[in-house]
Amino acid sequence: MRPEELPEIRRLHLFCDMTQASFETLLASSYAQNFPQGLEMIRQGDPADFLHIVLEGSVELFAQWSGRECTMAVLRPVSTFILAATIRDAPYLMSARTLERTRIILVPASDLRAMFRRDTEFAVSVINELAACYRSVVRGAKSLKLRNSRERVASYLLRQSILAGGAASYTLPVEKRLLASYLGMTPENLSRTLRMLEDHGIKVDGARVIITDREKLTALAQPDRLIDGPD
Amino acid sequence: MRPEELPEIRRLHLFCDMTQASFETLLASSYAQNFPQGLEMIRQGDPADFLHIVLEGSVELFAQWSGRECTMAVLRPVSTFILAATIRDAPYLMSARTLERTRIILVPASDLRAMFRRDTEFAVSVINELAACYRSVVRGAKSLKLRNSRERVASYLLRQSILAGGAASYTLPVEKRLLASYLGMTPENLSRTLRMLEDHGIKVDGARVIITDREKLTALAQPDRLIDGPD
DNA sequence: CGAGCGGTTGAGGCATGTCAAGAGTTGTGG
DNA sequence: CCACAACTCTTGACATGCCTCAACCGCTCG
Repeated sequence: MRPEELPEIRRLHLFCDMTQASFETLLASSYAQNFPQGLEMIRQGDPADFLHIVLEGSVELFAQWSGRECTMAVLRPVSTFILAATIRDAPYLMSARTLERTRIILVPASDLRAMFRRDTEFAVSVINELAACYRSVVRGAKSLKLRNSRERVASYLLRQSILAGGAASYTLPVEKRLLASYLGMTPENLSRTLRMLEDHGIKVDGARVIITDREKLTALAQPDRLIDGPD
Repeated sequence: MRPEELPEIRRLHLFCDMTQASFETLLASSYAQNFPQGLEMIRQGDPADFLHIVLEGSVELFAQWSGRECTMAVLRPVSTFILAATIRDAPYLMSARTLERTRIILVPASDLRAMFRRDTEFAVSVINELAACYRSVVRGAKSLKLRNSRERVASYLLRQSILAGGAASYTLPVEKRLLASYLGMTPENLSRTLRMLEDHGIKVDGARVIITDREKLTALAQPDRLIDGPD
C-alpha cells in the first residue's frame, strides 16, 4: 500500500473517528490490489473474508439469479463496500466487478470484527455507516415499488444534475446499458424513455444530458427527500 | 410497562448481550403504549425519536409517494423496527400502522445513541442487527429486480411453508391485498397468479395454502439462499 | 478493415395494471 | 338478531407498460 493513500482512507466516515493506533493496526493487516477492467473480484455466495475499499477506478455491484443479472450499485473512490457481509461473517449477497482499472484495499473481516470491539469510536462509525447503507437500500426499494420506469429515469437525471452542483448539463457517469439495469429496465426501454423525456425538459446527446426545462422535469420526477436523498 | 415483559425484550438479539445495568437503564427511560387496529403510529418524514419494539399484535411498514402506497414489511412480536432512522437521527423513510390491536415499547432515540457509546456489547449487537436488516432489504431488492411476479409469489409460498416447519398446509399470515403490495403487484394480479399456480403444485382455499407438489413448486420458485434466506 | 459492442429504432407479444361488477365476509347499529 | 354498510377477494374485459427479437448505425480496437 502506498503511504500517500492512508490519509485518504482515514478521511472516510468509517475510519475518521477511530484512534490513530486502531487505524494503523487495522490497515497494517490490510493490503492493496490492482484489478484490470471487467474482472469479477467477488462472486455472490462466497464467504465474505474482506472489507473492500475502492481507491481508484470504479466497481459495479450486481446480483444474479436463474441466469438473469442486474446492477445494484456503482461505487467510486473513496468508498467501502460489502461491510454488512463481513460483519455477519456471511456469504456475499452480491457480486462485484471492476468497470475499469481499479485499485482496492482489502481489510480482513476478522480484524475488522475484532477492532470494533476494542475501539468504541470505530464501533459507532460502523453503526452509522451501516445505518446509512440500510437507508440507501430502502430508498432504492421504494423507488422500484412506487415509481414507474419513466419516473425513475426522470428522478435519476434530476438527481445527477444536483450532484453535479445543479448544473444544467452533465455527462452520465455510467454506460446506458448499466444505467438501465440499475434502474430496473432494459437498455431498449431506457433508450425509448430518454427519447420520450425530451418532451419533459431534457435533451440527451450520447452520454451528455442537458436539462432544458428544470421545472417540467421536476414536475414529472417529483423528487422526494425520502427517496432521492440527500441524507 | 409490565414486569413480565422485560425478559421477552431482553431475549432479543439487540438486547441480550448488553449488561444488565445498561438494559435496565435503557428500559427505564422507555414506556409502553397500546394502539388500536389501523392506527398510523409513524408517518414517513417525521423525525425518528423512538426505537419501537412490537410486543403484541402486528405492524405494517409501508411507504408512500405521489399518492401511491406500498407495503415494505410486516413485523410481529417480538421485534424492533426503524433502528436505522433513530441512529441517524434522521426522518423515517417509512410509515407504520397497526394491523390489529398492538402493544409497543418506545425507547427514546437519544438514550439509545448514548447507550451504545457506553456499552460495547450493545454496540456490537446494534452492528449485527443493522447488518442483518441491511441484508434483508438487499434480498428484497434482488427479488424485485430479478424475479417476475409469478416467481415472487411461488418463492413466498414456499418460504412460508418452510417457516411453518416444512408443513404442506398453512394459512397465510397476512391479508392477500397486503401480500400483493408486499410482493409488488396488485391484488387482482395476485389472485390470478395464485390461480395459475394451481398447475404448479399448490392449492389455495381462502387463506389456506396447500402444497400439493413441492417439487413442482420448487422448480418454479428456484429458491436461493442469497434471496430467500435463511441467514 | 472487420469484429465486437453499445446504442437506437421498430414490430410484435406478453405481463401487469386498470376498471368494473359481483360474491362472500365482517363489523356495526338499530 | 337482523339489516346494512364496508371491505376483501375474485373474475372478466380491456388498456398499456415493458420486454423480446431483430435490424441497423456508429464507434472502438485489435
